[in-house]
Amino acid sequence: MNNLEKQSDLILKNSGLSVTSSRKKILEVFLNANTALEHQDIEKIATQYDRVTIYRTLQTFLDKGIIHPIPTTDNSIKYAVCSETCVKTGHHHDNHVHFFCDKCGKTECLDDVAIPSVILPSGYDTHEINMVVNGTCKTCRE
Amino acid sequence: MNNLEKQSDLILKNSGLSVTSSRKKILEVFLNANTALEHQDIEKIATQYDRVTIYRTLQTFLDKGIIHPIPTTDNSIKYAVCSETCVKTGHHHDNHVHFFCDKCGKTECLDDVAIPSVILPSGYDTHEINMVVNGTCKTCRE
DNA sequence: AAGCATTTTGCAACAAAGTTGCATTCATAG
DNA sequence: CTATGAATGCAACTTTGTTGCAAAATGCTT
Repeated sequence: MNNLEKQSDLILKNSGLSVTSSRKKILEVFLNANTALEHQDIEKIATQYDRVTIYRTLQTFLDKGIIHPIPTTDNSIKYAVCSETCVKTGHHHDNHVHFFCDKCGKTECLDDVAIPSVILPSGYDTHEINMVVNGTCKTCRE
Repeated sequence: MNNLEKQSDLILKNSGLSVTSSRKKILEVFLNANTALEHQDIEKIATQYDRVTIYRTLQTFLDKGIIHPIPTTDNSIKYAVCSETCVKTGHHHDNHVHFFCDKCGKTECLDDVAIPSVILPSGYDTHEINMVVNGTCKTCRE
């Protein structure tokens, strides 16, 4: 087992999931990607698995907090692996900004950029904040 | 013509669109709603119009800047009418925070809450920022 | 207000995306 | 190594979104 395999194995076990080849493969795809992925992307990469399996695996990963969804304005949901602390502790700390590049279409987590706090009108109760920045990414500008 | 009809009529004309009954009806639905709507919602309210017409009308409104999309993490796109200044000037000033209520499921524009600026790592170029807050809305807490 | 050019609509057919039930296969605890 | 419960793949289906084209409506011109 290489490092990637070990890592995905560990994450699955820590989340109380049985280690199956589809789960390992899909998780490795996420760990290996430097960008958020949607169902379609996974389907293209992990061609050996059934569409339905991919839907169910993504749902399982979401439930266990292994991946988090990133809001989009196209008809899709993008997912990215949660940061290590997040998976380790079992709590979500996805308080970072997401960046969508208009040129290459990739979505990345800016783990180092915290979402600024915002003051809502009285009566509103905040549970979670999502912030997505559109623009040109580092790679596309270079 | 009541006020709502006059208003939608005006917006369509100002946007250079011909005034058809479907466009008027759909725009009135938006103007009348206190919440962001997705395709499905419109379909349920404006039952007299064809699915395809609704898809095309929403696209037209988007192109003309009459409505703006709000990112979601479910498989949908929600839309809301742009603020008056926005429609009048023909430029987008949708720099406000969106609020999604976990209880009632409604999404509203917090027109008075500006999106705070955020500093990205060097190399990133910002075009647009979206901020969606999840929680409990005023009405649901009262 | 009537005719005409152009745009918009509705229908039909299709393509893509997502869901469900069930039989088979697989993972792992004992 | 085996038994048990969980996960997968398949088939059938529902929902969502798209495209081409004929019919209808809009608004411009006279």
